[in-house]
Parts: sequence; structure tokens; C-alpha cells
Amino acid sequence: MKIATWNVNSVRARLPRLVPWLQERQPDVLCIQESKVEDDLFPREPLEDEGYNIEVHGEKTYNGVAILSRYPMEAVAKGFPDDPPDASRRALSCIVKDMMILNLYVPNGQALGHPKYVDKLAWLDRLRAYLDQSFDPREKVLVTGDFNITFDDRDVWDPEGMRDGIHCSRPERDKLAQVMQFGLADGLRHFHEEAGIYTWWHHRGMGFQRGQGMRIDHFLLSDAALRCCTDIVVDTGARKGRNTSDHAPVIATFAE
DNA sequence: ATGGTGGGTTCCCCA
Repeated sequence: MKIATWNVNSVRARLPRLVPWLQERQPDVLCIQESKVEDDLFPREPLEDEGYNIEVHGEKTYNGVAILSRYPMEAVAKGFPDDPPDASRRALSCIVKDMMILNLYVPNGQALGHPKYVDKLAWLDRLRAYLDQSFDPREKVLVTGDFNITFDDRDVWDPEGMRDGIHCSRPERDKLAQVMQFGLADGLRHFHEEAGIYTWWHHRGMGFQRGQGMRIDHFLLSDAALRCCTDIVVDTGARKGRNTSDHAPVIATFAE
């Protein structure tokens, strides 16, 4: 089974890249972030035509998550249990086969000290509480999406310049570590230790062409999920050329 | 120190 995550930066704008990518890579499940569309305007038909069931939790203009799955999705849950009705749409979970999947779009945070940064840290506390409340670390649990946080210097093209920058600061990394302590491992690092594996590059200033990126899209796996995972790779090919997202997809493969 | 690009739907916000 192949499970992928991709911040598409608008699912409607990305359709001309997304549909051929699905045909080429044939993931069984795709977790989408930044769909940027209300649920009743989500482009269901061209994706259903590729053989996917679709669950959405979106909003106008900003944020939004969705899951495409060739297998039935059960126990679908939208947002956090304590979300107010107007909360930004950032979390969507379901069970596929025996895997609990949680798809996240973690707040960006903008800059250290910004009110959005404070919100980001608080949101990560609520994520940990949600895991404690609704997930079982002894089961196969897969938490994926755009975390907007790097783990360490290997994930950053300019670690010195970014030392206290957004996505790299100590408080963000500490909050991510707190989430991991639920019983989750950084899946990609189980297979690939080298520095310079990135999932995001700025659209500005030829970031991708210059190799100026960060690894901020992750697969966090419980022990049981990690045991049946055989590899996790970034599909940098999807970041090449025109009309791309600023993120590349990440693909995890599991033994059946 | 600043700006550069891209998406949405704004007369600017967000990443």
C-alpha cells in the first residue's frame, strides 16, 4: 500500500499536475493540504474518475485538508473535538484497512513572536491532546501532512541563517518532540539519514533550482506502522517545471 | 536590508 502526502497549494489550481501525478504514481491514499476550497466546490469528479473515494474538510481561500483513498475510509473525523465552528480547517482523520490516518496542516506561524506563532505552539498542544484522546499508539497510526517544522539542521539548507527562524526554532521543535512522545517516529529518517532531503522550496528566488529548501512534510509512525513500512521518499520530480506547488509529495510504502 | 513568486479574490492576505 502506498500512502502519500502533498501540500498542493490549491487543489483547483493544481489539478493539471495532480491528475497526471496520480496516474503515474498510483498512490492508494493521498493526504492533501492547502486545498483552499469550500467543500461543495471541491473538484471531486476528476479525482473520483481516477478511482478515489474523497473526504474533505475545507474552507474558502485558506487552509483545507482532504484525503483521497482507493479503499473505503471509516471513522472519518474532521478537525479537533474541541474546535469551535469557525476554526480553520487543518485536520482530517480516517481509518483505511487497519491504519489510523491523521492528515494535518499545522499553522505556519509567520515569524517568532508573532501572534500566529503563539497560536501555532498552542495548536500543537491541542494536537497532542487529540492524539491522547482519540488514538492508540499500540495500533498502526500514521500522522502525516505539512508540519511547518524541521527536526534538525539536516532538514535546512541554511541552518545557521535559519537558527531562530520560523520552522526551525527551538520552541517549535520542542512542541513537535512532545507530539512524537505520544509514540511516533520520524518515518523518513528510519530509512534515510543524509542531510539535504527537502520537501519544500520557496517559489521566490528560484529556491528549488538553487537547492534552498527545508523538510517540513512528515510521516510520523507508531511502532506497528513503522514495522510494516518499507520506504519513504520525496518525489522531487513533482516540484520541477512550471505550475507546481511549493511542496513536493512524500510517498510511504507499506507491506500489505 | 530588501525582494523575489504564486494562489486566491482583494482592492491585500497568506505562504
